[in-house]
Amino acid sequence: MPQSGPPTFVDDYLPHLAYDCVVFGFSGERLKILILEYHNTGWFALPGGFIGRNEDLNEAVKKGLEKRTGLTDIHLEQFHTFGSLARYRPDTMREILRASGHNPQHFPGLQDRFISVGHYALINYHHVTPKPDKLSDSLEWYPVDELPPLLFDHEEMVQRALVALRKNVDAMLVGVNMLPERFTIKELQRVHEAILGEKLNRASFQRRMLSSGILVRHEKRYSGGAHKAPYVYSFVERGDAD
Amino acid sequence: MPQSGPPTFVDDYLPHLAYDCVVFGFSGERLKILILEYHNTGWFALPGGFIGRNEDLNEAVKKGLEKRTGLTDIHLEQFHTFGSLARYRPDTMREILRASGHNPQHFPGLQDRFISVGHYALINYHHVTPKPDKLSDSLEWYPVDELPPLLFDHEEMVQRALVALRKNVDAMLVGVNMLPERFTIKELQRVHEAILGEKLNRASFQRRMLSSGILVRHEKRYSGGAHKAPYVYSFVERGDAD
DNA sequence: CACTATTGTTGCGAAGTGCAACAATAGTAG
DNA sequence: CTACTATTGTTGCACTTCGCAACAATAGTG
Repeated sequence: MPQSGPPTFVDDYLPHLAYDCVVFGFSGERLKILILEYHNTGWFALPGGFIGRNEDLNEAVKKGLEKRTGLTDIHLEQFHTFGSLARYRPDTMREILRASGHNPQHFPGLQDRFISVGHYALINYHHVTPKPDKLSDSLEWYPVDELPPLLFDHEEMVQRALVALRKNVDAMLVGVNMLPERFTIKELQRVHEAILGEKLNRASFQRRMLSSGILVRHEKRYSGGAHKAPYVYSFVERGDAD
Repeated sequence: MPQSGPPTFVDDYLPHLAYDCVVFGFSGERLKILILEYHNTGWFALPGGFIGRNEDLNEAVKKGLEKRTGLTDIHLEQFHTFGSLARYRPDTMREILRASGHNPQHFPGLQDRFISVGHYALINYHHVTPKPDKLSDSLEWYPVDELPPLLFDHEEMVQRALVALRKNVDAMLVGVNMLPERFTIKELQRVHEAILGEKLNRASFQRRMLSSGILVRHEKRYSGGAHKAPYVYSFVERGDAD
């Protein structure tokens, strides 16, 4: 007989199924990722969560991210589903619960094997106030090339997310979610370079962006520097073209 | 109390989780997909299956496909995980079971909501003997542009699989799994055209393939036609280069 | 041996890219 | 106001790739 009591994981969520998120932000200098640290363990992992029994997968991920970042309308993309048995680390999960002052036995289902749907998100680094959840101490930005060791297969997740993002970098308007409304070509180039991990040619990038038709040129921006002022641009939107 | 009896779905498989496969083959003329038809229903769907409680996701999909096609070493690729609540069609599932002479009540868990990991596979059309499973009448090839109406969200799956395949067409050696060991450039071009759904320029395609370094030229093939005989090629492999 | 169909190859213009250079500022120091 | 510097907008040039068209090289056939 099931025990009656407060709702448990098993009551609310689909068993064996989780999502994890690689949240990308651009600091103006570097590409960064949101990493959480579990209470009293020194263990780091990607933010993730579970899917409600009556919830779309998409919605679950979106909701989870909104809770953690305070942002709505996040650009989300699935990149891979991780289903290896080797991911299964019940001891680690129990230790995380214990370190937060919980009794693992009160969380049936949480120590089972999980299959996780990996997503990546692009967000505006400066608009976020990361909020840790109950199990975690902190949720903080780390440069993609200076990540702490991550639990489970989360390092592989980051690598795969990066590959997927790089593949899509020119298919999608990368800057839309990582830059302010108005930006200079140089700022856009910095974003592309941070994602691709390589320097791009200035003249070629400028030509490509200007001839792509995705940008609208606006007024100049006087930065106060002793040099020519760059134009600022925005991405074309409905009715914004031409 | 759980009833003791023969092992059920719930005992053996992860609940709420499935995979579906878009199996591509090239007939020499057209790109085709394996579609199964359920007993006595006139309903068509993609072949799919479930993941054992102690089985890698990858392994499960591979094993399922091997059973159905008789092939081993199938090139498999994940393209999307479908997690919408709208996929949930318990009545349809019950009807499929009933039409096969089963009592739906004997299959607890099968009528629940499912999240499905979509894969596509490239296989050699001529090497396959499709084998239907217990629930299905037939497993047959259909041209991608002449599919019957499919159950659930399987038509969306096909479309997404096609998009994913097209994206990868030149990143991966598409012909490896869809052509015999040795083939002509023309045959390779036909495969690419079938996948992309458009004619390609003969001279350009030839140049691109020859300069790509992925092909090894072998002897000529005398087809008996009144014209110049084409060379046959194979893909470069370890120790096969140069 | 002429004739036809198909394949291998090449020439040419169009388009895109990296690299280098030039032109046009915007501020600063004198 | 002028010289000077740093940065941005733009252009010229070589190189590559691609579509298109044409030519060269067969392999059969009548």
